[in-house]
Amino acid sequence: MPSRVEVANKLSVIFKLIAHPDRIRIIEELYSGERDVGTLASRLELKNPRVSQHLHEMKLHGIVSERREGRYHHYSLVTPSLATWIVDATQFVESSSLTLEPAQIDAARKLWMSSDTNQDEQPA
Amino acid sequence: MPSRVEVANKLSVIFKLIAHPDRIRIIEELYSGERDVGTLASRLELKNPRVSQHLHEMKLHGIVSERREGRYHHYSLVTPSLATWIVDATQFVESSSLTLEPAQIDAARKLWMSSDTNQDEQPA
DNA sequence: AGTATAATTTCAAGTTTTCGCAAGTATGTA
DNA sequence: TACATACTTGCGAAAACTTGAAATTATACT
Repeated sequence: MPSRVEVANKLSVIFKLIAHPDRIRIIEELYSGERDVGTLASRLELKNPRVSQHLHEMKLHGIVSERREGRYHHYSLVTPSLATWIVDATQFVESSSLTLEPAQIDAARKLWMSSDTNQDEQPA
Repeated sequence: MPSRVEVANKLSVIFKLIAHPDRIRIIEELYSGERDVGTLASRLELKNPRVSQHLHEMKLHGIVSERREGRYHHYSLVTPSLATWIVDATQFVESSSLTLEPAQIDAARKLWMSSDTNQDEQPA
């Protein structure tokens, strides 16, 4: 039986991991399917090493998995529903005074979950 | 129309805010209903100033609200569903190698959402 | 072997968070 | 007024996180 303190500690690790704009975008991008480092970097307009470092962290915590193919390292979400769960947080952004207009919330949700990006596979 | 970068930035603020064991426990405690600072501090075995500081942060971001009654400051969750949403993250802890035994996950979920604590009001 | 591409690793400076304690404010009570 | 209770604020040191650039590893191609 884990204590509440223990559970809170484990949860805080996950939250800390997700609490970074780059990592949130990487996760949302991976919701569309497997991606290699270079593709992620160019799509998110980030430097290659940055993306690699983030992926390393996330892999350590079991959030993403890696599949190597030649010199390409393909990453994907271990639990795709993580992406939708993250977007669910917009409702709490709304309730906080973070200047996201109510009308924008819907747009924000659709932004990632819609199919306006090239998807090679859609998680169930 | 907010850009993905903007949305990711706003989300990361919320995640950063929640990414602290004390604050997670405070939020879960408040799920049972309104609490004053001293009660929270003694139940969570934390010093008064710490709890007060955390609540201040959370209030700034619209996560909790304050109701003063004499010298008592009662805090409550602006959006109670935040507490359940946080506990939902246990599924991602499970998928990660954070040494939470599979069998313990259920216990963890029940831990906070069960009625083994004195609740003066149960949010809908 | 030599070169190019894809990705990872290292490292140090800079920034942000966390933490505990002391001091301060506000309200109630004698 | 004096004193106690409830809570908040300020502050500085320690810890953690972020960031970019340079160096390194691994694979592919000629």
